[in-house]
Amino acid sequence: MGQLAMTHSDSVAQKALDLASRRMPGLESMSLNLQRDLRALARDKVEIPSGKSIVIEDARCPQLYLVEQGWVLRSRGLASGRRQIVNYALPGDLLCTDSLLFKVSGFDLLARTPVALIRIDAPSGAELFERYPALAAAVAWTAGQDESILAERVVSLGRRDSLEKLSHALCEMEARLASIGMMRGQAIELPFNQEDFADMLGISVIHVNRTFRKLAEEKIALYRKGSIEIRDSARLKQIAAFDPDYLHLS
Amino acid sequence: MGQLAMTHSDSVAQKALDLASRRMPGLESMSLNLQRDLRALARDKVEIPSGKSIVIEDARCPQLYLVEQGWVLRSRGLASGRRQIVNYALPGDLLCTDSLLFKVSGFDLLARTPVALIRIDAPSGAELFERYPALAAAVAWTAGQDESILAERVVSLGRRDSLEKLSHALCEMEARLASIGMMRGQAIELPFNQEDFADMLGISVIHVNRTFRKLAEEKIALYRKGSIEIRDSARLKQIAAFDPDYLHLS
DNA sequence: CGAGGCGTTGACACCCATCAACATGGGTGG
DNA sequence: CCACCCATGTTGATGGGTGTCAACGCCTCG
Repeated sequence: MGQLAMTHSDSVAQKALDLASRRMPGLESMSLNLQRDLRALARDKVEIPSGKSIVIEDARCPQLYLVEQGWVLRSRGLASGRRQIVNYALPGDLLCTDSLLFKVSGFDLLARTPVALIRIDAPSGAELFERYPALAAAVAWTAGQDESILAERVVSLGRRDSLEKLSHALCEMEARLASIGMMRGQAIELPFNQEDFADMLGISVIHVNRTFRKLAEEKIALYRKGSIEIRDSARLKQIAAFDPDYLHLS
Repeated sequence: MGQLAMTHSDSVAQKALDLASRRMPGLESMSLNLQRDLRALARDKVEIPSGKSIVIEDARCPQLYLVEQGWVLRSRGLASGRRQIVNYALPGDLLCTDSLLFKVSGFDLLARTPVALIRIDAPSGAELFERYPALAAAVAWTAGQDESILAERVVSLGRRDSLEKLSHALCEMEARLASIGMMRGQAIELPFNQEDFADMLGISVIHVNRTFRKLAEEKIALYRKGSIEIRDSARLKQIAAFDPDYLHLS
């Protein structure tokens, strides 16, 4: 793949490529072209230790990454010290698609676990759309999927109470993880602590704790460090009024 | 323009085309191609009276619209009767870009004023990206801009109090309207009532009223039916910590 | 063994929702 | 032209959901 030497880890990289190219409904015919484009343009692999923020060194030149492993948080820190997590990226997700369309965005990227990224030497501007239609389609599709996820988050933040917010977030995580084969039984394994949930749901840490307790008392879901056990998926979905269509998964 | 006869209103349509094709930084070189594509694919004009919702008749075939006149609200109604406005579209904006990438979305479109739309017979799937790169770029760019706006809204809803939320929304409206030449002096002319603000900001109508009163007492902004007078733009931006970069306007 | 991250719990305060009542103004029909 | 109505805006009283503060427990790691 490009200048990237074939190594023992290529099966993992291949898996990320498969994930990225497989889940665009209506664009199946471009799957092979996309894989070819990604391989041709892949420059190298970047490994980021857990907890480190992903800095975009050169804001002038386009940056595109394919997540191979780990969880990446996209968030905004406010002057008052508050923080809002906007979204998270998982293996198979394209990162920084906005840098191909605009200058770089005003959000922070944080590796919440050890993260492996495949760096893509993507052209920006007209060249992207004229010479790499499959890659352009993937970028557009990713932007559309992200927009859809954010629209749903706007609804959650605006018009759902804390129990509904948390339930909805858990349903979404379960669906996204399941779609990439990262669910083991009924347990969501995730690197979020309760403060992360607070900053994603727009409520306080203490209230996240109270809300998890409510879910535990009702035997719906059980929070533990590093994992959440879903014990009554049906009720969880009912509380959240969860409809997975907006994720546009296969 | 396609099967659309040249009429006296074509100067208006031309203006919408200009707006749509002009504001993609980095993609200026595709502007002319985009105008050509839009003209070639334009099918007809749809006029929707104020207050009517825009129904997508055939969810299976792709729908793409260019807003020529009026305000379109994108919202979600919840079972409990609550409503959340996710975004709004103005003249020059592309609507329903998601229908080219996925099946149709779960949100409602409402004409908040009399609305004129130019319907585009856009191809979906691989054909869009392989045969119409300029249109594909516009769709991708719109999806990216919408995502960026929604990300900012997530921050507002999650981590700003009501005064900051309202101030930020007003700053955004001023910037978006100014960019398409719809600001007259310091007055924002808009079809939002206080309930619309409530459903956009995720707070109650009554609290919207109290927050406007606070802005009026401080001589920062003055709400009237149908318009808002900005009297101290600097303080408004300061309260909102407003940075217009995320709108990606010229 | 100490320190620090994280989770848990309770007391209290406040922002904002809810409810209710009234004001205003534009539109409609008699 | 007036009476009425309905949408919208305004204001106050009250309550609940959630934030803030404080303290403590547990576990991990150095």
